[in-house]
Amino acid sequence: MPRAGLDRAAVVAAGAALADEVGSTGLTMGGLAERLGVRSPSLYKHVASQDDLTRGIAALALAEAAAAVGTATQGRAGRDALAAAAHAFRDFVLTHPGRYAATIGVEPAGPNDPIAVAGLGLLDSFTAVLRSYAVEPAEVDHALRALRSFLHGFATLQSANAFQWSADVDESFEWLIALLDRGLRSTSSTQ
Amino acid sequence: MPRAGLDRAAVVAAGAALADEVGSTGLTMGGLAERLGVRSPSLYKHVASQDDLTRGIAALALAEAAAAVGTATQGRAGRDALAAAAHAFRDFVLTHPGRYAATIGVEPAGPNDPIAVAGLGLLDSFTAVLRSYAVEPAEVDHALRALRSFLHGFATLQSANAFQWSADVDESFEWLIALLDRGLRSTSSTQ
DNA sequence: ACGGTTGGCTAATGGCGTTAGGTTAGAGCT
DNA sequence: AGCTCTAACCTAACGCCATTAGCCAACCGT
Repeated sequence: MPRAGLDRAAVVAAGAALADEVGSTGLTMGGLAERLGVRSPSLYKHVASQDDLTRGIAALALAEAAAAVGTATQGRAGRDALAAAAHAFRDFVLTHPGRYAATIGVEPAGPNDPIAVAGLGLLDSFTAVLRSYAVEPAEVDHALRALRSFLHGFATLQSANAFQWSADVDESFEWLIALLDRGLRSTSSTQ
Repeated sequence: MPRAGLDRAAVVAAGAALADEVGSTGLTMGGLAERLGVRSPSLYKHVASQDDLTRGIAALALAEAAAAVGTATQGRAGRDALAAAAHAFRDFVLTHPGRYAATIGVEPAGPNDPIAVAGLGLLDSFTAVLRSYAVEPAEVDHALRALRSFLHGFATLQSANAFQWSADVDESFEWLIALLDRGLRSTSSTQ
């Protein structure tokens, strides 16, 4: 009988793909094993536990999101960069909902945890967007959190079908980007 | 042997309280039964399934959030109302994380589903905030979604400890409110 | 007092994550 | 080519969880 020849990266990648299909809560060790042509206990040679698998998926998703946002904003500045980043992030969440869902609720175990470094990478991608706005250094952290909250909130809610009412969702997203752009352009103007 | 004397409301309320303690994913029928001094199969006399329990918790949480936001904004207008609503919402999510987590991922089964009506109630509370801003009627839906995205995103991320870096989180929240206030005050000013 | 409803129970099923322990494929060396 | 040893895979089994079936006792109205 030939071997499947798996390693941790392959298992995590397949888990991420499966999570995107069946949802992060629907991801099961048995289902993933079947998908890989293997019995579920075999997965434990590559992954310590289901939680460990989820952490791997989360790190992968954060790195992918950071890359998507990073490349989307290259060569752009100001509102262009903001819009590109916002769209890249939302598209990533909508096309990879299971992956992204794995990132919420995981806590990095330390500064060297792949989750922590991938998270910082995503942060860097957003920081690059802010660089072309004249945000006070003392306010960069606040702006970063605002940006992250906006995008995370919108993408998550849309992905969960929480916007079921009349208006066009894409239009709302553009409106939200305009709101952010206005707000970032005039920081520290209100007490 | 005396009876526990439960009903659906008591089970749902206890489930919400337990979810706040152990997290929405840590909520188990066995754990809830033990908490109520009952065996797990007994819960099925009051609740159809764990999913049904979660839906009940979600409806409760949405109604409570709507009430919290609604009462916080009474007698206030403009930025005062916005800040009060934002704080009330975030406080609710932070003090009742399990409850609130139950609301994401549930889809109302129809227009009469308690989840749907509670969701509309929360929406109404936010709409009241917007009333004191001069938002174009055509843009109210967009503003509503932006507000909801902001608050959901920030509260969820803070609740998940996603803001671990230096700056003070409360300060960031104030900054975010200021950003929203500015943005809402000057709608349709940018193309 | 009594009869039905209703809320609790025990027992059992099936699916899940996970562990223990055995077996063999296949890489690497001689 | 043959030998060896690592590690990738397996089966068997445990415990936890949600859920169902079916029984019994407590309360409510008459």
